[in-house]
Amino acid sequence: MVTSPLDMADEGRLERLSAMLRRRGVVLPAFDIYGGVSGLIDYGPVGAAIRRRLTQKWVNHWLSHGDIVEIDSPTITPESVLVASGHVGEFNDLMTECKACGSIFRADHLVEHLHPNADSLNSEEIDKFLDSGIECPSCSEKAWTPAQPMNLMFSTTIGAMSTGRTAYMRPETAQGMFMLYPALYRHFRQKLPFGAIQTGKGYRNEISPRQGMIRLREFNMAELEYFIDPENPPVADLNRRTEIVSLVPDPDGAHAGETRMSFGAALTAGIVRHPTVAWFLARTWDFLVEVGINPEKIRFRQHASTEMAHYAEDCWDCEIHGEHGWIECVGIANRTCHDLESHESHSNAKALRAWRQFTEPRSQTLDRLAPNGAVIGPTFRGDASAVVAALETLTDLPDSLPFELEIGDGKSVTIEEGMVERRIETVNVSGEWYTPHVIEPAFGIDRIIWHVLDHAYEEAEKEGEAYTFLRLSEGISSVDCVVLPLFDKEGMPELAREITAAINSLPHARAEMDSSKSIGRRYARADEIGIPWALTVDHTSIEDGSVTIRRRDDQLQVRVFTDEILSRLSNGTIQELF
RNA sequence: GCGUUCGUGGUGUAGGGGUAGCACAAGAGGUUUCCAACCUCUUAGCCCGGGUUCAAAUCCCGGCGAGCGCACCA
Repeated sequence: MVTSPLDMADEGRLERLSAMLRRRGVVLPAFDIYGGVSGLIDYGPVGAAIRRRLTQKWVNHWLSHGDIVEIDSPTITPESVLVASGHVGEFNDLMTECKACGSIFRADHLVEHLHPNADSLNSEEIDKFLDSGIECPSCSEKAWTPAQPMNLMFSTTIGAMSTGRTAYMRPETAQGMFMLYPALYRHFRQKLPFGAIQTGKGYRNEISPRQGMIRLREFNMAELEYFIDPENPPVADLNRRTEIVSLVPDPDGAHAGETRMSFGAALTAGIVRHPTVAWFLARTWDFLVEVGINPEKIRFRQHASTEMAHYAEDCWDCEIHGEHGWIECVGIANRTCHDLESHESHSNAKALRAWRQFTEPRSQTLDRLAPNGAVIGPTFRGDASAVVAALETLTDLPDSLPFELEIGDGKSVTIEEGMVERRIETVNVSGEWYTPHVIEPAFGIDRIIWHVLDHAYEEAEKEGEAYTFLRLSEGISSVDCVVLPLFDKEGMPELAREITAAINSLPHARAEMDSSKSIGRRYARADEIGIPWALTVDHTSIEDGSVTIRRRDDQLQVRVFTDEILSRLSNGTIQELF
């Protein structure tokens, strides 16, 4: 196995980065004074600002498409929703423990060679297979505890104890968009494609959270559900996209093996199977690069059919490389019509569809047996409505009467002369109802923030001393500039306070002031948490109102009047000063 | 969940049955005309709960947390 440069870990860098994140209030263990809880983290004053700004960029990124809107739905979700979505079944894997060595396994995996569809077995059936002499993969003993469901969702109860409804903390935000599909369809005047985004918390009761902020029990998600007509999927022009990206296609498919090519080429070659999925891969790339992910450390990996989620037909992970190796940070799935169809059948909703207008109205000839209610009703009484329904769906019309008609539940009735009338009708059909397909890019915000921090963190040396930079992209840092009075006297702190207030009164700029200790130390503090601009107030500032502005990334300084800094902060042209 | 290593100020560490040190960081003051300078002072710590002991940060047990390996990860 060849070790790529990406795999060569810098000894201790992860520890130093984590220590800095704790010390500077970026990311810290949650509930620390009570011993902490595994899988839960706090964003401190610096981290929370970074998270909010990155999330806002994500929202703006998708809203700028014009056919995507933002929604917000509850985190507490009734059980029935998650039964329909498949999460209650899928998250209730039966687990069993080896009595000898204590190892835990998914029971269905242990017996899958004995049953074609082990996943569907109930706990008693699984126990029978387990008792038939299954060896423990780790210690080869054959003694198993009874299989028990282990749900990865946090459960709760809505309402008073005895009458409460079972509910779960949502494991994904996506269901909120599906619940609102009818409202979205109205909002967009019944025209597809359209999409809805939501950001917020998701919850998964992980068995073993690991790797800092990579596997959390409560995490920040950002998901887009993009509803399309499967027969007329939107096709974006990828020809202008020239960037070359790493792709790892399905290992069982025709294109197995890592390759590098443009998004357009990947679609043309059939590696990416769906044009809309290809477009979202490209837009995901755009977002990640915008917030400061190193493009060299991004790759797209196609799921093998064996690891596909229960709802997905084609699925790509966007993986980012960092201190923990390649980590899935975005999942882009073609969920097809699975969710909407399932919710339509589990609920009473009949509106989870879209209308597809034919370009030309189609003339359709219907050959049918029209029921005569006046005869069918009195004859079949309670079964009459089932008989009418069965006649409506009859495709192979009998050549003659009477005939036997299946009406469901194993029952059949005899249809005789006079009960029906054979009609050949011609109708104009101008369109049809269909269930939209859904393309879902799902972003793990915490994982992306981790990699933004990882890629931005640079350990340098300054006059023989260790010196660290956080080279965050503009608009991602906790504040945009720090205002530094050169000395904490002679009117400089007062002027610095005025400038700070003026910047903070701008709509999208943030500044803070730092007046303690030497100027070099204050620059270092700002560099360490990634503040891109430092404004220094000195004696000249008192005289003419100009300040020096220092650029974090090369420590260059120029003298500018405060008014110009304010206007350039507003229109994002600070870089042009250098 | 199992195994394993570990848990000392904000961060990093020393000590390992008898007064808990150091460095950096932070706060106050001084000095200083732009990149972690210096001086004085200050704040701040043995993860939690049991046990052994005259005495526990130290030894033992349990819990919680962190890293790693196995398992799990729709």
